[in-house]
Amino acid sequence: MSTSSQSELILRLIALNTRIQKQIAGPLSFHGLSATEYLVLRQLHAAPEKKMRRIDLAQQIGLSASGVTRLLNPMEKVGLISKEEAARDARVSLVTLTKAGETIFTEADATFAQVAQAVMKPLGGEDQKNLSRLTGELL
Amino acid sequence: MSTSSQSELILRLIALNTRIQKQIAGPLSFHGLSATEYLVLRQLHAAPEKKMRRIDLAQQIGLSASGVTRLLNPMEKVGLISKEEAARDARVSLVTLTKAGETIFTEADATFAQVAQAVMKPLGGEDQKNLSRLTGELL
DNA sequence: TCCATATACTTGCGCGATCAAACATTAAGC
DNA sequence: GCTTAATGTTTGATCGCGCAAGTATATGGA
Repeated sequence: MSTSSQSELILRLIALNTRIQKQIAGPLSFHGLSATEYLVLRQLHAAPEKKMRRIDLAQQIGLSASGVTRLLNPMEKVGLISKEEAARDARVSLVTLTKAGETIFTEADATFAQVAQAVMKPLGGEDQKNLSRLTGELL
Repeated sequence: MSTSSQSELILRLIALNTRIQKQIAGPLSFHGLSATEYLVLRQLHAAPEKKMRRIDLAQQIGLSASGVTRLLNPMEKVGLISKEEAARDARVSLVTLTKAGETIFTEADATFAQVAQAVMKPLGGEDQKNLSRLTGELL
């Protein structure tokens, strides 16, 4: 495959991402969430004890440490998450999903799934599986 | 295919994009360009007469009109592009690729192609073609 | 034990992008 | 030919995020 096609492929992925972000932002905002905030809730929801170190959170959602600090501050104020100290290491401050956060996440996740379905609608089941495999290999 | 898999697929595309952006930013910065600026040069290069209206540029690269204004200002100062009036409509200001911009683009494009190749390396030729088709259908 | 280095997090500053509003010009309906 | 609406662009305020530097704690040798 020619290298120019590889460039075009990357450009398509970028374009696709822009489109996805725009499709998702609106619906999520009905729950008072940005896309990034949704990602935080999702990670916490999936974490053992719904508890994570900020730095791991940052790594998982592709944000810098300071980005996480600033993102979480308002979320804590609103009560979606709460801070907690780590017994074993006083440097780390754990983030936990509150009951309220859990509720909001469940609602937002349904919305997210709807949008995901709409976006993927042009592809049949087999194609979706393939896309899943291909993107998986690139990560 | 279950709706949760569709959500995960979207999440993968987002993650993939994040990774791509990070891979690309460094190399492009050697040419003094951000990823978005590269996209501008690319669009102009591909345009008939290397000339575009700002609003079309915005649409093509997924930016707001004001985003384009602020992005282009420094690029014009540096001489990559230049402003031009439209004869037919005094509202529009056309953007054209300068000779210098053309040169920088050519260099940056080679860099971009290298990165694209590196990113796509995990996939064989056939898989790249498939990915190209699938993303195409989603746009 | 103490010091050097590494790790987790926060803060100041700056950049890139958005939205809403302002402004200029063009187009359409009557 | 006016008036009203639509279009293209710029500007002000603001937000999200990164980087570099600062603080606090932990760890691994000499």
